[in-house]
Amino acid sequence: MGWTDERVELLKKLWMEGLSASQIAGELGDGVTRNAVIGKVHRLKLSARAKPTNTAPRSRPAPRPAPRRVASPVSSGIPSHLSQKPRPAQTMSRPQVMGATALAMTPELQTEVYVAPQTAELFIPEDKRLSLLQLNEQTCKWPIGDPLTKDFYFCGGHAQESGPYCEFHSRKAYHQLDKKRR
DNA sequence: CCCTGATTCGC
DNA sequence: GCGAATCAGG
Repeated sequence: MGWTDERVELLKKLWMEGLSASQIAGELGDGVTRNAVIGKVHRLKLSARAKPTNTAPRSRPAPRPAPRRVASPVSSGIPSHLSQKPRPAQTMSRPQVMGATALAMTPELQTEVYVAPQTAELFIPEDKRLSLLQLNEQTCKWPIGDPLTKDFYFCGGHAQESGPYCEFHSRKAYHQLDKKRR
């Protein structure tokens, strides 16, 4: 669907109200992506939507090495397990709250049987712990304990396809790297 | 990882 | 004009 006057007006309204591009895309629905919204916003010259003071000098982006895209229709010899995940077109679930994120705790957890999530997830039963030699492609290689003592072992959980760690430790490692990067 | 807006350029 | 891909940042 194209940009009808109606849709453009709704776009303007929501944009000026401060909604994010993806939120607006969700409101417009019908296959509209956040990129489409942002692109339209720029063409409408609506970019600046709240600048009380001063004009932040848009930093010129570094010279771009011509991205170039458009995949050739010819079959790429890429193995299926390396190809991209097919995204369900326009299934944008956006349950996140942006302003204030309130922690919704269930009553049960609040009252009695509450166990700290971290402790619970980090604990690995003895019979699941692995020594170095027990590791293989499918075992989480997250080290635990002091390598110099014998209570050193590896997580041993089921490793993800995307990395050497289980889901829990993979996320942990990535978050750390992301923050230290740049 | 999730997300945000900004930009470029083939279409 | 459109918007995917990309960049840059939170």
